[in-house]
Amino acid sequence: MPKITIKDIAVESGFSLKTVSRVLNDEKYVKNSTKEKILKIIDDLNFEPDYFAKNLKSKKTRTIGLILGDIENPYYSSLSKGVIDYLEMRDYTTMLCNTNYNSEICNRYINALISKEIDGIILSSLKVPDKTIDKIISKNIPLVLIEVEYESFPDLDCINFDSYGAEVLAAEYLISLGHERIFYLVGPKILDVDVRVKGFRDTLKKHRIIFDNSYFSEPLISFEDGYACVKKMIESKSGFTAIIAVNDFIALGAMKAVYDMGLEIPRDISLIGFDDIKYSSISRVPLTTVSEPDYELGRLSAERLIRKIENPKERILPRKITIKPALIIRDSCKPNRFPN
Amino acid sequence: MPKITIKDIAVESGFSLKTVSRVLNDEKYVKNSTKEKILKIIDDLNFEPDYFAKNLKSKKTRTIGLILGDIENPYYSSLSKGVIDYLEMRDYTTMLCNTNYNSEICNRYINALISKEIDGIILSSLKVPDKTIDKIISKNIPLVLIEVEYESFPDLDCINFDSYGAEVLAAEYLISLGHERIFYLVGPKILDVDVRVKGFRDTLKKHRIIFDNSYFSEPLISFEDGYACVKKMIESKSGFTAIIAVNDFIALGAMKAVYDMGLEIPRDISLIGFDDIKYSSISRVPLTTVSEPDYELGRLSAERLIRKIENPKERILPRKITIKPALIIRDSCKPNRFPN
DNA sequence: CTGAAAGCGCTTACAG
DNA sequence: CTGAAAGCGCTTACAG
Repeated sequence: MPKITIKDIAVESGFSLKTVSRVLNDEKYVKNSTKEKILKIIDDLNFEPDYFAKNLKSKKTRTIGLILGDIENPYYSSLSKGVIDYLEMRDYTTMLCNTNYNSEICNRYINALISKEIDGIILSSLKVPDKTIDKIISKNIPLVLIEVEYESFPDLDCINFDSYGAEVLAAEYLISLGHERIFYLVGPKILDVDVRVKGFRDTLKKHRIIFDNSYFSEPLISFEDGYACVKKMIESKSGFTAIIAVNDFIALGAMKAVYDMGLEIPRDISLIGFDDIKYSSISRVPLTTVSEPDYELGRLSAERLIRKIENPKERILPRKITIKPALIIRDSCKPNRFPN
Repeated sequence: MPKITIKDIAVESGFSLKTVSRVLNDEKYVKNSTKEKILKIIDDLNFEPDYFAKNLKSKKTRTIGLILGDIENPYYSSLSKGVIDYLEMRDYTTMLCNTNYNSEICNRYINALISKEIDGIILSSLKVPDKTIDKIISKNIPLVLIEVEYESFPDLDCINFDSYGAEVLAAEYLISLGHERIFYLVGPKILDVDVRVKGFRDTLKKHRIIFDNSYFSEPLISFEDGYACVKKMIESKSGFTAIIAVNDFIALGAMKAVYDMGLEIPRDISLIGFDDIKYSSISRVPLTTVSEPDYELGRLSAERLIRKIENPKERILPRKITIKPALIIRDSCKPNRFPN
């Protein structure tokens, strides 16, 4: 069965290709009666326009790419939902690209997206080489960043979160409870994790707390990583009295390790996360953490992207929206029993 | 700057369009020296083939669609990861379609996918109208189902999980602990939730336990739904001694409600989930549940789909793979204090 | 190993 | 309001 094309519709209806095309694209200047007639034939013949032929000229795919670190992390799944829900409403479809924090995969995805000529890209918290960003810009593809900044491109649209301030909040809280030996669970380098680490370090310094590299873990990605790392930490009797995790996903893995080792939170060790994912409120010990509005972050960035796509001429101010953190105090921290 | 096309490459190299095309597609029968020469020019001119023109004839997009209920549910995010990881390895990209369990959205996605001429579809646990399946089949689009069956299409490829057996396991366990008044937290209708409910009902019947519609909740979707439903249940002093939730996501919301109402698990109420998501092992009370290998389910279905796509002639047996459930006993259930 | 021609199924100017 | 022609940037089938 050969494919039905607009030519068939044209022949059947007695109108020209162009008129059929007009009806298809809901353009003006078509007499109502001819419109109806053509619509009926389209329906009868079950015709559907060919995606590729259509885009060969007009180049609008109504799909956008969302690039993120790890969909298994609830922070990202909630953020994705924020993006997808909004785009769905606007009749766009989204291509979700899961990089596993691997910059090579990330690059491959960006190239794939570009070659599929998607209408825009949302890049969530990943630090890719300047060259890659350059490519996106030079192709004139609308781009919105979430929670990353690029020094070389200060004008990029960005929905930001004050991660620095968040970690200051977390560290100050722990220090106010008398903790000085605080272990920091670091995230992968491709994340802009440096500003978080800096918030932590600066706060320790401010309080004249001496620290060294042993206060920082290797880069961790998953729940399981958090688990393994903290288990080792406990086994080595390091003497830390508190832990800050770069995100709740890892914090929850850490919490599991503490319990599996026969210890308790916060009795033996205090723990603070980052994100406030759902599961932190119903974890073994409700987790004290810094809340980040993941769903809204996603939604905001989607709104912004669509606005850029649909009004290419409107000069949207490259205003960075920065969302403020809030410390959610639950039960995973307590005063240090043995202050120095 | 006008777009660079293969014509430019042809002119520059002195070869024909076809030869350039051959190099691009890595076809045989190109002299090595000409290949190198053309490759160099492609590189120099920074040429990239146009996605739409390319597919206008050959119709291979190397992208597949994954349709699921709710990416926020960890079961689905883990499953997605299984799919995406495998496809990424095989150099396919995946389009994730989040339906929020809405069959209209689901239908719209399927149409969008078809019109984008994706290479295949994975449909995860959603029951859509026969007409929709018909459309996919008639377009000859490779399809793999996860955890749904369609009576009208017994020959569809399907990676299945024995949900019926799983709920029998759960119900038997609770009954063996002396529970008879067991509340069942039902999922959305678009899921093939009937077989789970049936496993539960049949087991009650087998033990001659009398039950009625009050044993079943309204269809629930999210963590928050589970929370609200169980809160109401407790407030109404219904007298249930145990709860089975259609998935862990909802079970965890239920758990939160129990604690927020000042009760405890399993002291006041026993709870069983379904899926064994990560967070169930580190929840307020470690959750007893039925494990389902979400990541593997995703991976298996992706493997199967690619096999169908790349060997369209090979008659893959429409063998349903059925994965067996296992009860994971943790701490959320205890013997009923007041057996009838 | 290489190429000239036709075609994929639409849309874009342009003309009326 | 409507249409004929050219073109988008590739690939296919055929010929040599």
